[in-house]
Amino acid sequence: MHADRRPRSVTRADVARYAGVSTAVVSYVLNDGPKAVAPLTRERVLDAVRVLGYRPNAAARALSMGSADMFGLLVHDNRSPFFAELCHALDQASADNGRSLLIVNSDREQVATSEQIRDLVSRQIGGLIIADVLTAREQSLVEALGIPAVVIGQFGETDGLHSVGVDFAVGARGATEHLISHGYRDIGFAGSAARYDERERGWRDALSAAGLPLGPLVHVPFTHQGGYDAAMQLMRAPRRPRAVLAASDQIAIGMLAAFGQHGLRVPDDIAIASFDGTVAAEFVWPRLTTAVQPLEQMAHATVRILLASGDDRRHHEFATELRVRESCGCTVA
Amino acid sequence: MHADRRPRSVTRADVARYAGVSTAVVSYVLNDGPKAVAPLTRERVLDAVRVLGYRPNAAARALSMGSADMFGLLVHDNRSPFFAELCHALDQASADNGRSLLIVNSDREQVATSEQIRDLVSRQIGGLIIADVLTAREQSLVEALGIPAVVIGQFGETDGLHSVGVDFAVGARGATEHLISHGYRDIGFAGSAARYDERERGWRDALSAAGLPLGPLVHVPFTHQGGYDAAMQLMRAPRRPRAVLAASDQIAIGMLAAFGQHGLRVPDDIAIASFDGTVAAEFVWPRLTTAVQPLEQMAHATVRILLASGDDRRHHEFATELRVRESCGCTVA
DNA sequence: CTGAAAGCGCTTACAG
DNA sequence: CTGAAAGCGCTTACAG
Repeated sequence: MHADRRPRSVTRADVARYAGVSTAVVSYVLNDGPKAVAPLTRERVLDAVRVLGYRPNAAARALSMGSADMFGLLVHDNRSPFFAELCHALDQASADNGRSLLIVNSDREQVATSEQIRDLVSRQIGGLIIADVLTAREQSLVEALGIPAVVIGQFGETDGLHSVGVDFAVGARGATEHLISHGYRDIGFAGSAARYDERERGWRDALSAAGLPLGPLVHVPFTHQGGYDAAMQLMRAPRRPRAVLAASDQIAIGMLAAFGQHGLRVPDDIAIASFDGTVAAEFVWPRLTTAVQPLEQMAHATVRILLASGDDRRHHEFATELRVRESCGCTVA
Repeated sequence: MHADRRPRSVTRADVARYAGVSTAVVSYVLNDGPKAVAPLTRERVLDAVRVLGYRPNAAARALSMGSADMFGLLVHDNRSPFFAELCHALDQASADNGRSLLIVNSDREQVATSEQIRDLVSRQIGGLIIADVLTAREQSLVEALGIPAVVIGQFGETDGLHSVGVDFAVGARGATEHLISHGYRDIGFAGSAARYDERERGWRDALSAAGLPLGPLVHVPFTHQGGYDAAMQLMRAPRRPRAVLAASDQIAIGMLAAFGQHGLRVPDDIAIASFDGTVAAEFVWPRLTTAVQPLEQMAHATVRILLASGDDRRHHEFATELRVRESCGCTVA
């Protein structure tokens, strides 16, 4: 029955024989170079490829070229909605350029991220995409490996590496200003404890520019549970803010769950604005007003950088766009 | 500055030279075979590997062995929460076995899925994981390619291929019975229009076993928007059901948004139970009562099958576990 | 227990 | 414009 599975596949030699040319010529036409090929010869080769159903062996190609047509993607956790959408956008952008994505989650215990990076490199990836925060050691490892790399979705510049991201401070400031425009005077912030979160800065800037006092500040992980905990802290606080800026949709959604559970109405009792613009933000009630990150553009920029691997530019910054819905208190058609 | 990027990496020949052995011996110790190596020689080799920081070139290995240490994962859309969690579990399970995951989304226009499968195979993947519904043509392509493959997360058996999944009918029936136990008599179903959805059958079975009439049935895509639309249809129907079984958490969450927007209270006006057990189901309000799929176990089974690639067993079925929360009307601590 | 050598399927200088 | 041949870095039968 299953006698001869995995039929020996057709190789470039088969194609050459069928077309009556050398194997080199087959390469020349398939790669459009480095040598020119006579139009008729070219046709013969293409025909042979079609007839035989030939597909180049990517491993052989990678060995020969010293680089595979794959990008490695290091992400902390592909399940969190924003990163899931980012992975999707990167997959599309990579595929548009004939590359595949080798995705690795770095949220494992027992396995050092630097080991994962080395592993990716040993697989001859043509570029590394980092959707994660690296330690200084890990970052210098990447630099030492000399592989094209770009950090995506993190804060500002990552010296030594290319980076693609959004202007967090401006985006957060805009969202906060929108909350202020609703007349809220007491506006809190729920975000990560990262030493330096530009969203937090944007929130601060907006408040001080408006002459408002800083609302309550709570630091939690970037998860649904984090958002839930943040809401609990805000509800227990002596003075509950009238509005909150959440550093991510996921945090906002966790907050929504906690507020709902405790009978607090959004936006009537407490308004929310958030960051990211994930799909889930649209399918909660009230729907989230959120600063949307232009994922497609960011993904394409990332791939472009990897393919060019020039050394000129470093940080590629995009603007967020505030998507106004009901959680802030607006009424939307 | 960046004079000599991408330093020529150390090869097996360097290790052999340093250890004073042949390159074959280096392979023997690194692969634990196929030949035995004297303990002392072995130590010398391991030492050389350590000192030189040697990593085998995966492309060379793949070319030589005819198979790379990678699995291909074909998923319809890695963003949808259930599949995002599935990808994560598969990544972990693969990594536990030294494999990487090449993830490909099949939801692209302009690109045929069969092309994506061929591409994956040309990259010498050691196995194909299919988290998607294939057409008959695509399926026979996979069989013809003779590559170990397993279909995960779909309905029942996929003849000709290994498959791993959950008992959808029993899970849906259990969830429906739970709704019935709340005293609801009019119970609808929101699921996909797939010719044959065993969840729909489970729902039917539970109702007829209880002597209840079939509640309203609505067919929508497996998305948040689909759930939203389903809820709209149910609300517009002449007779609104007292409860609904949603075929996925995502559908349930979309419904929750629609009900919230239209002032319907869950579970007081309409109760909900769903399917999957994703994290998001826990961070909505009310929290979703849902039939949980054992993702970790399913992922490990999948990888085990791929590694064994035996021809004996076909469909590997797991049981769901009903997670009771508030959306059905229960009161939870 | 160890090694010399062929082979995996590509790419690309080098000749013609 | 085309081809013969070396080389990429592994694995593994085959000798010893």
